[in-house]
Amino acid sequence: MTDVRVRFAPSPTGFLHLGGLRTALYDYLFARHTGGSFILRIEDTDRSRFVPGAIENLIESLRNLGLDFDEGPSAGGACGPYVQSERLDLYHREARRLLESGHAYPCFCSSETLAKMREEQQAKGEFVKYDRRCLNLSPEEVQARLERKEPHVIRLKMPDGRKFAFTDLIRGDVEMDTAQSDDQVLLKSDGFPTYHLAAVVDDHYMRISHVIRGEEWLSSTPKHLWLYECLGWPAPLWVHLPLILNPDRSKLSKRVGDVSVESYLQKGYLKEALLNFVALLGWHGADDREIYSLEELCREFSLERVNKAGAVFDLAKLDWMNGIYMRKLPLEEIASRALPYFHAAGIPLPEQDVLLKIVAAARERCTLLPEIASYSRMFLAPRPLTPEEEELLGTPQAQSVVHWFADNLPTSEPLPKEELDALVKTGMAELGLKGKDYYTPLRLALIHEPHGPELPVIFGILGLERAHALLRDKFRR
RNA sequence: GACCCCUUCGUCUAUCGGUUAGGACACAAGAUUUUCAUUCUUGUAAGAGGGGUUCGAUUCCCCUAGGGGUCGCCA
Repeated sequence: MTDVRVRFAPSPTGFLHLGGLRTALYDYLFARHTGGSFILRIEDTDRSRFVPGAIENLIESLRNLGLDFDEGPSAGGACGPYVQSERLDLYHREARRLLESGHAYPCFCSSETLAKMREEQQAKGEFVKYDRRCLNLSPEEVQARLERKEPHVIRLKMPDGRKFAFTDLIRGDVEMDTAQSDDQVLLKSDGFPTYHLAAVVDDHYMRISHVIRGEEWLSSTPKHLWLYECLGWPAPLWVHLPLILNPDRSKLSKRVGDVSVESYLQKGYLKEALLNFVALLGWHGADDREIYSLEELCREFSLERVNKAGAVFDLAKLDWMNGIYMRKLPLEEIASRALPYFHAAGIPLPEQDVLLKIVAAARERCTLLPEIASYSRMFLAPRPLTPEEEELLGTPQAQSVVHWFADNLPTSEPLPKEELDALVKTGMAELGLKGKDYYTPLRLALIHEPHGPELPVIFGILGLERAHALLRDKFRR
């Protein structure tokens, strides 16, 4: 397989969403695995849905995730421009060719006319498709209306009674009858192409070898095949990916939950986890392995192992995987990525070495980045004790623990872990306490929380001076 | 409704005719841990149904059912 060229072709109608991410990721993995090229192309042919800033956003999201493309807007390349609104002349030229060869025709029907036609077809239980009334116009009338500059579109004339067969790399042989194919609009009345024309023209001129896209495109493939044929071009290889599904098994959409990649990142999911998890939604290696870095995915990925059936997006498993990466990534990395959440929560930052100790303790019990910040509160900005906790700390037993430590805890650093462990044991023996009775008062005194890390870790984070101050602060007799 | 695609534990999946149908998440129980968390062990749980083909079907074929996608001057 030589010269693999694949493209990710989002439309700038909003943020990158999970479905787009999965498609982009598979494009990227396939390109990297085969040594091919990954191209980004912006499909901004629908002016009404264009969202300002969306292109920049898409590019930034891909960059952030590490899915760098070889050609595209901002990256350049030999097949540019990579934004469809800048390629209008090309689409017009090809549309003209189609018109001249009789494979396309102008249609003057208004959207109202079309709506009415569809309604009638629907009522009669017919297959809803354009009835070709403008195809039967006399050449003179067409000419006259064109000269009058009547608004019109250009439609593709689908052949009658023809079967289109093609091989999808994932689904195998697929066959469809043209009776189901509408005379698709190629050029809209505003002069912009529709997806069908633009994608085929661009895929050809950008020398795309494999069209990797969502399964929702499967049923329009015959139109594209016919377009390639009319234009006299060889068709690319087809790869229709299974859909990502909502828990109710419908196509993942904005209606159910949040699907923008940006928002997952913002919630504190790690890109490594997101990428790893999304890769597994429709692909699986030959063994039981589930944790893969992007590099490892590039090495292992193959289209042959992509599934046919749609996959439900299971948030619980993403959470689990995120926890794995929270513990797996370098400590400094996790700490620095958690920083924004400290700022957002207004938690004061300690010295770097102390921060690292805190994060090391926190990452063991957190699944999302912001939890690191909230877990750190007990050290950096502890909450006030509740009346119940105050009461507990005031008991003679608890006070004996607090005083014993105030009396016996050394005041000068460093305090090696072994020494501290010994000290804790001695305290236990001298006070005749163990378990909860012994540890809860200490935790409450030092971090104002009944639960937290092991004692040596707590002392290590607080430092002996601060620990002493906190203990003294809890003297109640 | 028409056309197309799909169908293994609740979820993600392994299996490329012969397996006690494996793994992971979730769930449950237990162990470790001073607590919480981590970790570990164990358990519950699946081939949609019906026909074929075959010595033998989860695996190949057909039918049915169910789910999904598409049917726009949106992509």
